[in-house]
Amino acid sequence: MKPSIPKGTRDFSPAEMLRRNYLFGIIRTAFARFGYLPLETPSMEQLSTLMGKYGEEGDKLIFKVLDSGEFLDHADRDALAKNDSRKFAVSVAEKALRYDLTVPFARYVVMHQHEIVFPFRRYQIQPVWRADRPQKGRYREFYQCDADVIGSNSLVCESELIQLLEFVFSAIGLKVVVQLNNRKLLAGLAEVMGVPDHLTDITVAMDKLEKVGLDKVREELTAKGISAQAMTILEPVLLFKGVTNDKLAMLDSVLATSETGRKGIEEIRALFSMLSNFSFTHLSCELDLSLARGLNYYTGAIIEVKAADERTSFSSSICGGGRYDDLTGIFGLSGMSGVGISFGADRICDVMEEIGLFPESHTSAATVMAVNFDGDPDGSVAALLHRLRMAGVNAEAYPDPVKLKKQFAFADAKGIRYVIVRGDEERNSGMFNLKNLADGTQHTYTAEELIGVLVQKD
RNA sequence: GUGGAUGUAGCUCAGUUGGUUAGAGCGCCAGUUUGUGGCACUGGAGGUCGGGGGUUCGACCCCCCUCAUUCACCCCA
Repeated sequence: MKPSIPKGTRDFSPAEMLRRNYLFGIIRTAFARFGYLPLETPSMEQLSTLMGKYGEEGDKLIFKVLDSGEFLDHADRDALAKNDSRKFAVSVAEKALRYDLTVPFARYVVMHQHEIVFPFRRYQIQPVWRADRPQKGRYREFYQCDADVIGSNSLVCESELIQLLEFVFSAIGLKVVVQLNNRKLLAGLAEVMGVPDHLTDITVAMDKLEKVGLDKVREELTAKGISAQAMTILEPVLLFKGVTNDKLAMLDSVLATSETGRKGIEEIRALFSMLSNFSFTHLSCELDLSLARGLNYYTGAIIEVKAADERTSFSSSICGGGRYDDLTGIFGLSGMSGVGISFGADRICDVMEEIGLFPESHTSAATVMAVNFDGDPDGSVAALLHRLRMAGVNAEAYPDPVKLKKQFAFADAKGIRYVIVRGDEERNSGMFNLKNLADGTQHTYTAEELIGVLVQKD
């Protein structure tokens, strides 16, 4: 048979893993620097934990795990007969692969509420799975790197998340645009339009404005039952051009009669005011009123990050996040507001790969390789390698006594920087030959000298 | 779920209106060099042309089906 892997999944070669680990290391360091603690949850959750948290589309994209054993015994044959695949699936799958890290985190917080010290900051770096159709920058298995703080309403949390973004993206060397918005603004807008129930319809339509244009958006909203009168309130907001302060001033008057809307304005103003205290080198923050985000648990701040480098062809978001006031409520713990950000590691890797942001030094494994000249009859080469490793130098031995040409080519192909050769000549003089593959120079050293040289270089 | 594109050597791709034995670059193996990689030169291995069916004297090429990959929409990291 021809081997293959499931659509949208990938193998990562050693060269790719070295680069990925470089990125994960930066993100992990950043999380720790801001006081977040590590957490892991199972790959599988109860299907009921996940269903209904991500909107209608989200439910369809959850990978269900078929029950073990005689699942036909409890299968919903009625649903099967009626071609109700959703209902049937639920009857034979009680588990599912996690769709994101935020909902499992909320579940964890509720289950462990009595042992957690609040406000609780946790970070989590694990794969998630979505049954989407793969395309550029979209995979069915991908890593999210989440940092969330739960148990505080303070906008300090939002502010620190933005600082965290600067920490990571300046370390990587990638300039980004941080788009900010607030669900309360959108909710207030729906309120003054007199259609508070159509919040989702409005936000989805707003999100499309750039892509499809005003006419299509108008068409779509009309189809959803939004009156022409309501549209006259929405359109000036949609089409407004100006800097953040101008937008806020405009909203002051539009949302004057909505308490929620005024609260949203206040929060955004406060956040931008806090951010003005920092000088960011790789971030530019802007208020984007069309930013809605599909996940329906967000209630306050909404954050989205896009690469702002002309060399990249990626226009989709590489980070996303926001505040959720009551995600734990459905699991029985209310009044627990949280806010978090998620780094899309795979997309960030794709961008870094595209514009060459991975440093060269992260492309090889061992620093030094010992050539197998004649089987190392006195064991002196093996002994030297052992001492090198104990001294902290990454070292490997070529296992077979094949031609030197082949062994050198091997070391070169692997990106190993130094090669040790010990044949009769060296053994007779009690020395080791060390060759630098980068510049072609070589010297003979005693074991002590050689260890000293490599420890310094490493 | 909807629409488009592409499947030829390990990889990236040529392949004339349908015509003899399907090519190139890179990579791989061997040699030039029996104690030294990169560079150069010489030689070599490697292909059910995604799979199945059809049209034809003859199909990599045309038609149908199928599978796979990929891009866009929807949505999202």
